[in-house]
Amino acid sequence: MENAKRPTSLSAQIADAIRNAIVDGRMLVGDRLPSESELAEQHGVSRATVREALKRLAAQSLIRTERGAYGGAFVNQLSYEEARAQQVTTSTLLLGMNAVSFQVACEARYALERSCTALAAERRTTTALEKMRTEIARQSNPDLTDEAFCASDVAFHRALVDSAGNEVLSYHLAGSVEAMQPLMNMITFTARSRAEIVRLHETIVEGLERRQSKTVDAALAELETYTVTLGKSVLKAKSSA
Amino acid sequence: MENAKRPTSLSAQIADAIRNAIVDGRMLVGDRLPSESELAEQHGVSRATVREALKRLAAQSLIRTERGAYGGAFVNQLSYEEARAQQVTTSTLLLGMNAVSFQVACEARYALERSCTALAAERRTTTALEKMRTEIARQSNPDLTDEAFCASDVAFHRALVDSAGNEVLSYHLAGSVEAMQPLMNMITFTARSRAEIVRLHETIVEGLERRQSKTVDAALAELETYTVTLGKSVLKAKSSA
DNA sequence: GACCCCATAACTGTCAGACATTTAAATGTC
DNA sequence: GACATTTAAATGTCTGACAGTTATGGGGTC
Repeated sequence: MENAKRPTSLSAQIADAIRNAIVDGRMLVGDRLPSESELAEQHGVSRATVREALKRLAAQSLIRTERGAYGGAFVNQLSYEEARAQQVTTSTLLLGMNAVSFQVACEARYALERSCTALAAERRTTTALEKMRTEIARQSNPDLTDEAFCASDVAFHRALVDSAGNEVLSYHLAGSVEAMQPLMNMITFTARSRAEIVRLHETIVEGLERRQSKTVDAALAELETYTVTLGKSVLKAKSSA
Repeated sequence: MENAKRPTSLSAQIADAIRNAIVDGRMLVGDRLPSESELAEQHGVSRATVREALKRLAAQSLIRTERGAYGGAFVNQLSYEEARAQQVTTSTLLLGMNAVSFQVACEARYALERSCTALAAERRTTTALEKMRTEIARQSNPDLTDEAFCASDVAFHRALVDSAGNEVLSYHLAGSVEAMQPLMNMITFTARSRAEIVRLHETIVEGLERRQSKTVDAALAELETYTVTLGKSVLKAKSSA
């Protein structure tokens, strides 16, 4: 009565049916789905249609398929890595396709990232600090391309959010930070701007080491302001060209 | 040279090829892909294989298909709604499948949500305040089921994050808040606990109205503590039963 | 009895060809 | 010019087939 309005394709309906079975626990991680032929018979459709449905679910990492005897489709254990990768894809597309202003995207990204400062200052490990210092060293190399600089920047911030010691938080934050990378890649980093960014990164690491969350928070705020300024100047240079 | 290790299925390869074309801008929003027959010929595979590839992309909302003459597959404009729905699905599964402790999930959720307090206090509209007060009124109805109470709770928090006036931030936060709903649904809300939650919601609205971000932030922190306590007691009751 | 080899069965992955259905545009009719 | 009809290009679905993969079990050998 509620979804009879427009007839979605059979493969979509079957995909939904299986998805629901997984989401509300009627099928558990590792469970094997019936074979394609059996599913076809159960739903009264051809094997080709069932396969299209299964491919939809595989695209969302809900199932994984194995070949051979006793193979088939299994409910997949969604790992943090897979989940993050998917979130990054979605968020990146969203930012790329919706004419989101650089400033709005930056505002969101840093507002989110600052949510980890208190926990990070409390729980940071020396390993995490080491990782961040390694990235800072890399960023100080003047031979680095802009892309490589951005990649190292992402790695630095990922280490920062990871140091909050909460996997779920890491998953969300890493996703939102990484999704910004294509936008950041559009910026040309001069020697001067790189130095400024490195300086703020150093402030962040020192703040963490001394467990001063306010220092870290302020540095991130400054980084936001600076990044937005950089973005604006790049935009201006582009429009004049 | 890097991905030739294990031969993924043809349909997955074709899906990747098309995905790449979309992601790095060789195809723009609204562009029409070649017909299934043409794609089959171009890639030297059967139409069935192409269709499986297209279903994978459709499952990620990257393309949309239209039937009839001049129909076909089109690069889809990913809307905030679609993106959020996908993020919720992914996050929900992640939380459901990985034995994440309620406490860790809560910590992440509230840490993230608190990132909107400063902006929300600054930009909140009277419309948003109205919306929140409507939900509070609903939550005060003792006849509400636990599920309905949770749903209203989500609506309240969504209005809160929306009041920050940043679409990208709303997308990320609404996603992380909504993904918690299945976990929250497991809690039985007594009349006493509902009253406490409503009280904190009222504090939040008042804080926003007076543009006191610290009040809002403190209320959210208190809400986190209280929710974790509730969750623990439910868990204890379950294990003793 | 222990060990290796191979056939078998049960799957998924792919293909080819067919038909049904949908839909916009071209065509015909008044 | 407005309306009805045809047509063509798509997607959606079905059927039947074959190839590739792999755990299992049976048969032969020592």
